[in-house]
Amino acid sequence: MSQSSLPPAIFIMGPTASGKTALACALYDELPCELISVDSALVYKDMNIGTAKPTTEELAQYPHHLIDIRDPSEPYSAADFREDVLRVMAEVTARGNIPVLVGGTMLYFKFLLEGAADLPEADEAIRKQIEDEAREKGWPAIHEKLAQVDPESAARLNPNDPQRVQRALEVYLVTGKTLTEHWAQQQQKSIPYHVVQFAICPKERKTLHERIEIRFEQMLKEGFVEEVRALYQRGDLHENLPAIRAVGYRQVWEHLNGQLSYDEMIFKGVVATRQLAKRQVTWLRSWKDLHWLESEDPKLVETALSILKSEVSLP
RNA sequence: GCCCAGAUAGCUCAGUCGGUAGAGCAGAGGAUUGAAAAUCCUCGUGUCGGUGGUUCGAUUCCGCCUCUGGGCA
Repeated sequence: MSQSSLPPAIFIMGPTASGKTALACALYDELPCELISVDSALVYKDMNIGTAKPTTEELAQYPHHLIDIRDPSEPYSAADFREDVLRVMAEVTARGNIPVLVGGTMLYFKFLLEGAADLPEADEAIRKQIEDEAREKGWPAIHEKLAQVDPESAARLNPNDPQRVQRALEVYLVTGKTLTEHWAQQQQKSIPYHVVQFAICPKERKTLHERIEIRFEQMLKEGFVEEVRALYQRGDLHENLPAIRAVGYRQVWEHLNGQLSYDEMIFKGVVATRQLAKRQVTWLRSWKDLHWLESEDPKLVETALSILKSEVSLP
């Protein structure tokens, strides 16, 4: 099967506040395409301002798939995303449209491109059991326990990395097989699309930092604190939920429960956003087959379109 | 105007009984397999406010100056 026989798909990746959505919407105006969000925070309903989700009006004009598909109390995972996005991409393609995937959750893009091992989903009971034990004996003790059943994973993981140590042990306890064994059985998958991948970012890091700070202030003016207060007052949400751990939400939450002053909240929120952007750029630096675009490029859309025309046949 | 306390990394500060200094935060780089906007790893030379003095040697002790707090007038 030659690559050119595959239907096209477009990825728009980049750090937060780099202008991904604007570019995606511009492409939507030019091409027979549909937009698909690749974002672990935009999946949540009632989290709009702090996630920089497009507004209701924008979404009416530029509909996005995979936005508002979970309640903040519900978990969503990279594996869930892979399943959802492949289904949606197939539907989009069947309608004769090009899927345009736009977002900053790089692990989701990676799962989509490379597939994932056949691992069990999160097991709340086992996680709680491991956490209780960790609280008592400390994470290094859990790491030692892991070393007895899965020495390879233990060697690879830092004893201070609770999330990964817990996951590795969880996989073993649920399946009786080590992570390493699961990985060995993993088949390299490739997605049935001819993908053109764009990364968009300001030329200077300083510019990105300025945009982040301005945007955070703007979110506060638009009522970000009130948005989080509504979640806080529901009573069924807590700070260990992925939704509440999202950048900005965590800091506002801590302000609402008295841990942070208003000014501390702003500072820490902006810092967390900068750090997120940095991690996103780290993914992109070693990413294969990327077309880099500069956020400031006045001919951004033309540049992207001309690259697209040279890579795939457009209607 | 007087008295007291400060002035050390981008920020907050520790320290040097005299031998040119180190934490936290920020920042930078990296990792990343069902929480990923998560989680973790690595990276610390800076006229030690300025200027004179004492000393083999001063960021450290002493004098003066500047600035910042606080107090007294």
